[in-house]
Amino acid sequence: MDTKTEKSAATRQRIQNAALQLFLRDGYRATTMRAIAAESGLSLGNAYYHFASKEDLVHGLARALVDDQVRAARPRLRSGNNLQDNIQVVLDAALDAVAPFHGFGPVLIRSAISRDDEAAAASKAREFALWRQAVGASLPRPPAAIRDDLPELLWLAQRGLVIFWAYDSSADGIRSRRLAANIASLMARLAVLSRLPVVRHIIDDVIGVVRNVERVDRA
Amino acid sequence: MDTKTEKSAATRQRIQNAALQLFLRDGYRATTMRAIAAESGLSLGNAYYHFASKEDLVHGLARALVDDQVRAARPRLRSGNNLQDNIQVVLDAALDAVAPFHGFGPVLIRSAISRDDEAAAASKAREFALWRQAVGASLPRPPAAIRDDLPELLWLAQRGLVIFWAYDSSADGIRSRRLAANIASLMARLAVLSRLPVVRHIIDDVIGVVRNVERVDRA
DNA sequence: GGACAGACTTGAACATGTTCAAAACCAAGT
DNA sequence: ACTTGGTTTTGAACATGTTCAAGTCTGTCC
Repeated sequence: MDTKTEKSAATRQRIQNAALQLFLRDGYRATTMRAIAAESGLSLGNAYYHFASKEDLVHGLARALVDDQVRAARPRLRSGNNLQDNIQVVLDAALDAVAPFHGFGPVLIRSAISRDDEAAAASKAREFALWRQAVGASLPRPPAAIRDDLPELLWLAQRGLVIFWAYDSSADGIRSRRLAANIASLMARLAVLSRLPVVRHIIDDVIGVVRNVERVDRA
Repeated sequence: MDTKTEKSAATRQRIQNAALQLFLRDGYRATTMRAIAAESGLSLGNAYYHFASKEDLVHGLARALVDDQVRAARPRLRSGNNLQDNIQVVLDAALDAVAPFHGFGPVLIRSAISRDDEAAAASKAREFALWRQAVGASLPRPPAAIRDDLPELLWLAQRGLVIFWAYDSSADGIRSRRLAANIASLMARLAVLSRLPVVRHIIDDVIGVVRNVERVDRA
């Protein structure tokens, strides 16, 4: 069922391409496995030989989206932006990657959230690395005290943003864009102010929350 | 399909009871509509006469949960607690209400989030009222500047908590309890510190985010 | 070349959510 | 009692996700 073997993994691609095309045109629910099989010119059972389920097809897409995001965001992080700009870059890349799939947003979300296999862990690791780079490339550098926690925090914020996007029915997801800008501004301000004890305490609370949330994936 | 008619709405109850029992015993997916029909001693088609779909059965349960939460929390808000305690009371009531349903948490969540009919709006209104009362009954009173926004903020935090709970696999949801305590502490501290301009700016950002999120339900 | 083992593919069967036309039921009016 | 109009109930049919036993293809070993 995996790509461990030879070029019959081209079949996987054919199926996935057909699925993508139909998902985009008709949405997730309206697309039947039989339609996918027909579109790709293969048999129904064959699709199930290569993909465990209809949802599994979506997982594949979701994984590709993370790659898109990383590919789009990374080159724009080099120039020594400030933190807010860098956050904006990464969040925008996430929304760009996900934009064509608004038709079946909720399904995509469920796929991203509720999965706990190795593939999902790998995707998450790549996203974490991206956030670490975004923080590390920022000038002026965020305060040391918060620098290590920031990627975690931002990753969580991104997840919240994508959930929001999935249920955002505004034209072109304009509200999600605005939310992304808000988040970037908020996070940058929080980072700067984390030197103040009062703010620091709040941040500690938030970090505590984040660590709690993080632990979900391990349990 | 609604309760607008006479006692044949007892049938609705029979179906819903059977569904609840089976959902609790076997989980959402493993419970088939035929099993529900059999358990309630009625026919399959009858279930579909009273409920539009299998998910619709869950919506009914979700609505009842909100009632449970309100019923449990309200009496404990009278005594002039401080804000943190009141927040904790409401969040704990939410977790208590939802606790027996951990088996099909994600389904419950999807039901709560992605619905946009009148019934869902009514449930949300009742939750809002509860949060308004929690804020209003707190001594010392939260700063006026934030008092109006706090219920909105807390409602959002609760939604986040419940999402977390749905995917929290720790024993007895102990992590969700801890998260609730963290949230209560965080929110109370935020309220107190909202007088400081620096904190106030951060809060404004967050409120902006919340208003954005809110607008989902209207669009 | 032929037999073998394994991956790949297929079509039919199965399970379950959903729909529908018809039957049963029920209250009201005559 | 009979008709009538509406609601409720039923069982069969349908659509679609999923599984399976059996074919087919492909490369390897003798």
